[in-house]
Amino acid sequence: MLAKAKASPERCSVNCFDDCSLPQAQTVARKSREIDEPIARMGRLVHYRRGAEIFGEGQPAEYIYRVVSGAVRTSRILNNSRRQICQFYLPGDYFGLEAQNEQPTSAFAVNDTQILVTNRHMIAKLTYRRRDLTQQLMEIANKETKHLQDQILLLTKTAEERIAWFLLQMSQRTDSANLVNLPMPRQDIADHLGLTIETVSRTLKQLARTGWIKQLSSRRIQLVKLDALTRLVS
Amino acid sequence: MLAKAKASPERCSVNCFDDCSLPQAQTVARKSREIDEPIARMGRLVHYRRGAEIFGEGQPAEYIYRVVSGAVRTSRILNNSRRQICQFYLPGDYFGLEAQNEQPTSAFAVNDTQILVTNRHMIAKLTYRRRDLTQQLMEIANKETKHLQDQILLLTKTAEERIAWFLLQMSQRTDSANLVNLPMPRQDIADHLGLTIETVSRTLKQLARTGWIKQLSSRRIQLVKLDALTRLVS
DNA sequence: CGAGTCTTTGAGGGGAGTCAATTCGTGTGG
DNA sequence: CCACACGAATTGACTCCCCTCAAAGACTCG
Repeated sequence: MLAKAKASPERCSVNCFDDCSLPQAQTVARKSREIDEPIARMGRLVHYRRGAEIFGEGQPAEYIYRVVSGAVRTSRILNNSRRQICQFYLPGDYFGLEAQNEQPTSAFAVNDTQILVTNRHMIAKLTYRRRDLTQQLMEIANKETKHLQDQILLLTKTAEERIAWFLLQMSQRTDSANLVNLPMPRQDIADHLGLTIETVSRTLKQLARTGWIKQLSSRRIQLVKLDALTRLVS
Repeated sequence: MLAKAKASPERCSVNCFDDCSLPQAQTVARKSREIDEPIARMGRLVHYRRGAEIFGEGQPAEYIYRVVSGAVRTSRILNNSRRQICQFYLPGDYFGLEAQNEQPTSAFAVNDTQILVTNRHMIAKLTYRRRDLTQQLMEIANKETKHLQDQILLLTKTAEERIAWFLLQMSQRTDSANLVNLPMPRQDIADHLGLTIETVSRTLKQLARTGWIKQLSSRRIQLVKLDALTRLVS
């Protein structure tokens, strides 16, 4: 099942960072503070409705993006109508940097999402004056590469290990310690981990049965035994 | 089964490009001729024995490498002693660029291999004088990223599709049209595609039975129906 | 020729996919 | 406020693809 590509990005020129008060936005942003300031000043805040397309596979890569609130998924479609979700981006995360000329993936808003959109030309101009920015942009790109390699390792593992890895990943990125809030539906998780929604569901139940997690609701999961989960993925 | 990390790189300071007469070396090199010349002049030709370690995971990334003859595999080890082969590099290919500070993978010589090794500082100096080099190095890195994404898509497919994809990939990279020469053993192929050697063997036989390929020997495979194979991976 | 490695082939089992039915959750309208 | 609708999520039964374990061939090199 593919998400509907209802392209209805509603643009607002006012910089309304009010709902960017999520903890993860602050922590992730903190790591790359140096480039935040200049890029943020140049960017424009755009609002995307749930399911809206931010950019499509093959489109020219004119902008770089930063999630302010909400969540974004990048994906690629296979011939057999299967979908691979490459990555989820949470508040504070940059995306769209890995592209040189045209986007290798499509990007959609998982929920109603606010995104800081900055023209690449502006970035390029800035890097001429400040050479250190190039280095930092490269680092973000390399972080992406590292993640891709981790994901490759992941896809050779069992369903239980994939789910555990995903939960730990999400918990680390939102630094709410033991409580994971999943902004995306099961289908998105399945397409990210190379599983089916049924297997995702069953595996979560299995982990809950062993007492390592607690399913507060379908989208809210408490990590009870972090050490056991960590040992599983190690 | 892990390959023995018999680190015995024998260095020769003479630039002996004699056995670099393979067709693929020339074609791949042609694509990036502009950076070949300067880098080649700065580099040093090093010989590695079959199975020798070129660099290890976590080691500082001081050099960039280019295969002159032979073949190289980069790999990562999982806790459960499983091995993921990230990529094979054939004559003309660059590797070791994606690393910023430390190598995310290990690199081994599949066969007796000659590699052009160039210090990163030298490259860095060069990029100061010629800005276009940065762009070209970025492009090589982005090509790596693209390949990683393709590999992720691959790992959600069936064994037959993975094998077909691998054969097509190898045939394209060696531009010997229909004849694929596999420099690596089955175990390496299996670890690259996330399969077992038995499944690799069985799937190859299956493809031969349908008449899409012909197994001239275990390492030499003729692609009979390119269109059918292409349709399989599409 | 024999030792070792690589590759093939076979039999059996398990983990995840497929198909189908039910339950849960949310929003809408009477 | 309840009834209903619709999608999301869960649960169950069954199937199949690939892995595991085991043994036999094929190839290389001393």
